[in-house]
Amino acid sequence: MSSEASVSEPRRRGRPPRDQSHPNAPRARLLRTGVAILTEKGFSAVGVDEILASADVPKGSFYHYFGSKEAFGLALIDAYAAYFARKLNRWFDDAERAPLERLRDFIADARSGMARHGYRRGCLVGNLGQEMGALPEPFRMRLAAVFRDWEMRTSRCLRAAQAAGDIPKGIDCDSLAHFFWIGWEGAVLRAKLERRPDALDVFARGFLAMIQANDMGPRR
Amino acid sequence: MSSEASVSEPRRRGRPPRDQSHPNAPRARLLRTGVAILTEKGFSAVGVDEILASADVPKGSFYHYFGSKEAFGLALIDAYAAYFARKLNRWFDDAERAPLERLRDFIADARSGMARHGYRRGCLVGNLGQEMGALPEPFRMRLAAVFRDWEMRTSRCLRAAQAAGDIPKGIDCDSLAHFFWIGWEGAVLRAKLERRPDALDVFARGFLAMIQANDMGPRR
DNA sequence: GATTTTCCAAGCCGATCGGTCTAATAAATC
DNA sequence: GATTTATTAGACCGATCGGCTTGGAAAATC
Repeated sequence: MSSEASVSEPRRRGRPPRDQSHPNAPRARLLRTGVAILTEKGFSAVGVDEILASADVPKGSFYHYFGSKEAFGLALIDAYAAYFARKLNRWFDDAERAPLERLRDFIADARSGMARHGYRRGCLVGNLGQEMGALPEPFRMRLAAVFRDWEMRTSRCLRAAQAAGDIPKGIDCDSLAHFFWIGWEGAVLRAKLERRPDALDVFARGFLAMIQANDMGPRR
Repeated sequence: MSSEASVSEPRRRGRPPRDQSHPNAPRARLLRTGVAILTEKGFSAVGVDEILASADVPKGSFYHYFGSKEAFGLALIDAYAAYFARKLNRWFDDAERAPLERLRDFIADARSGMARHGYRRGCLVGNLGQEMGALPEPFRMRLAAVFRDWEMRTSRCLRAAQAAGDIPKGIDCDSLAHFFWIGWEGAVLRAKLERRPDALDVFARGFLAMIQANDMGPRR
């Protein structure tokens, strides 16, 4: 019925939309500084004005690009999920490394990322998840979906390790990936609280020892 | 120099302080409802007025008992830590049960506690820890100290299990208790996000399998 | 140059924030 | 009853909250 948006419109009339992929465009800048601030302080504790001041963007622009603070938060989740998916791909798809080494590489990268910010920034998804009781309901499904996505990618990596013989056959890699992300988020939370990497190291070491336990037990 | 407070003052002049141990006293009621609300929504997202309305206490009383919202938050942490320490004692000191069973009992109790509130309430300490970036600095040390206390109590229980032969000798129970609380808080966070107990179950099962792995591995 | 649309800029709104203040009331001693 | 202290009660304050509004500048088409 209504005129469908064709793949390539013949032309638009007025001023064309700014290329928002440019990293210095206001929208992209808002998302970047938004992630930086919210990974540190969460959603409820941060006012729109603080983000505006930090990104040096006037209020009019904010409500031009995002309909509300809630809409902005949802866009932040998407941006963070996309950023993190690229990061996971980079490590988990590195054919040069043994599968289990890829997991170690990711862990080391995440650890140094937290160190770089003085252990003040955590994980956006974990942060917002903890705040869920005070957040608009649409956040819940998106956050849960992001975790599922990360676990899927991790499970693939673990299955590759299993195929390589680095993880005992009987283990269910989906459950193991689930276990990893449950605990890893706890470790990130704790590292942020203590401003120290200890929790990351303790969990990572325990997890890796766990999946190789059968190799470390008494040999037959 | 100054008149020291003797063990038993001869008498006070005016109206004596109300017995605040009475569970219906305003101060106790504020702490109770404060824990209930903050375990669900956190600190920053909750206004003093909301707590006042829910506890049915006027603002004057609040600022009579607590100097500020921050002071109230610190008192909440102490109250919650005391409540939780009693809970841990109840389970971990139950001489009727095998040490490892005591840990299982605690886990089951915590799980049913979350279920009772529809998985809407998490752990106050974990919640505030995640918010730390937006919280007054004094919160940090208290929260970290609470975790250390819980881990100490847990480690004692694990050592008892080790003495009973239910955990392999070589394992360091302090590290293991640390690992447990890092991951358990992650599981609580996740269960709250998903409003399901799955994360609690996955982590608990994984953890328990982990400490008994050597018994499950190939026998010599 | 007129028109159309995008984007920038900021003043302003009502609501809510944490916190203060004053007055009244209650419960004890003197 | 006078005094002293504890507690209740809520109006009120300036600041900040998320969000709306209006106006104009910029960039394209016609």
